[in-house]
Amino acid sequence: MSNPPGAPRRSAPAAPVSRRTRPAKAALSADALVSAALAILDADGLDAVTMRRVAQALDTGAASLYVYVANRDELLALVYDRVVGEIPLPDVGPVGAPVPHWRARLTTLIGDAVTVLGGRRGIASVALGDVPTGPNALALAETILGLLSGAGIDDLTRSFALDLINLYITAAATEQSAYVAKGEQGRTEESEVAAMNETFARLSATEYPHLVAMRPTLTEGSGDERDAWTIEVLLNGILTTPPHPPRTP
Amino acid sequence: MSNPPGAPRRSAPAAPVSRRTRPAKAALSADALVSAALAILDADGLDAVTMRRVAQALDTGAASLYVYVANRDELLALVYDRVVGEIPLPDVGPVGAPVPHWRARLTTLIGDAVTVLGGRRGIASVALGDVPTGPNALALAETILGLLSGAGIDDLTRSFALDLINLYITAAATEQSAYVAKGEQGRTEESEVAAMNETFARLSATEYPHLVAMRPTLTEGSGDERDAWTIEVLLNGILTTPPHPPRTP
DNA sequence: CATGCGCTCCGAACAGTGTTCGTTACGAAC
DNA sequence: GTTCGTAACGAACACTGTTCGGAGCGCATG
Repeated sequence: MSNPPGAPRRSAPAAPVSRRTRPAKAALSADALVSAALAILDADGLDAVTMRRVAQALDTGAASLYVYVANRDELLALVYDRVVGEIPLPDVGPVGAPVPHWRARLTTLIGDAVTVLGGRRGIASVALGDVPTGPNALALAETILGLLSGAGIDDLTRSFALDLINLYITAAATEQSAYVAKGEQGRTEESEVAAMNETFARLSATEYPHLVAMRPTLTEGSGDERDAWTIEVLLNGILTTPPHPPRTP
Repeated sequence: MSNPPGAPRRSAPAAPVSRRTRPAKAALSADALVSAALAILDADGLDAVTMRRVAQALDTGAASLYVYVANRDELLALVYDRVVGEIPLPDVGPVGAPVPHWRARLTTLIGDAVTVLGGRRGIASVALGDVPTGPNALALAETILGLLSGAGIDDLTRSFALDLINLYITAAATEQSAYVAKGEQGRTEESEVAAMNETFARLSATEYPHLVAMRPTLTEGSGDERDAWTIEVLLNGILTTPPHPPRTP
């Protein structure tokens, strides 16, 4: 009983002893959990990131994970922040200084954020509920604020704009990764578009005249074109809309 | 044991006739499932809408639901469309005709949509993945297109704008209902704001200068003010942004 | 009238899920 | 050499969505 050779388990550098006879294994840590979870996320999507599966990847039991993480949501929040850390951030100069090309840089940043978060199979959806406060998410917010300061808009507008940009990034990434997930289930983008076209073809022209008339247009334009236009819309809108639109002080 | 007076269930244990001794019970139907699910949604949130719980509310077994609905996702899609049906739609005139006050009406419509969907404890999140094609969702899209046609913008822009508005409605409603859910768990809005303030208070001013400097501003403005500003931003942006921004044809 | 067919109904079971309990074993302090 | 905090889990709990197969009803056909 003291030294069965098969199935080495955790933490027993000294080989002879006892139940944990793992020979050499990285110690568990929150970071290790996040890495394991991220690998599973990339391989099989958000739903596959279960406590048991993460534990299995680390060659341990699910109960062990709760030493490093309060629950699954907390683990996912950590994974989210790790992914946010992969978004390339431009460096913005010191606080008061003018920021050259702030608009082009902000446009790129928003696009990159959507691409990075949208590529990771549903992780963006964990940020829709609660405002993320991980270090990387904060750094992203800081950078957005820095770029916005280059536009010379007031603080309140910047605060509102930050929220709006975050909302857009999260929502667009969520939508995009849902698309990707469907694609991996065999449905290609063309078949998806075709199915949508069929749905609209069946519509009564008297009940939905606009939708029917616009059927060809509704599927026009690539996803990238739509995204680029949307970001332009947000920035143009932000630049031309003062807070408190009804009453002017 | 053969005939306890209380709690008549389906499938009489000992009543004279056969197994189904339902005395007087509305026949099952997809609509009945949706109503039951909606009641549970309002009472206990999206996670509480389980097949067993819906079945229990209808005094039947979970397996019976699958006669009317392919799976839980389909049921939730039906619930979603029912809720969308509660959004008051302005009536837009005939197709070619000018639409008076289109902007004010569109503003109201978007706000109403967010309010209705956001009030329903997480149901908005089911629409983030797939484009909803229920009759009420189509009617909403049709109305939005009708109002947008009042602005005299081209078809492609209208198509992009429809997507953007839908994205905003869904994301904003999801976020709002997440807030509401937290509120019901004892956390008030003030305590939430206070917690956020504390988080920001702890931040290093050298690492996050903008965030620290803007701390008072970040929690300023009511939710309604922010929402109203955001809708203005979207409309202003839509009106001033042509498709294909880089190259001009 | 009898027979059979199709449909609804639903108990039981399957393969999972997140999380908790209680026990075990280890490394370090005393 | 003994104690002790804590990491590590095996097992269990209370659930989940979904499937299977049998049971029973009503209706059209023979």
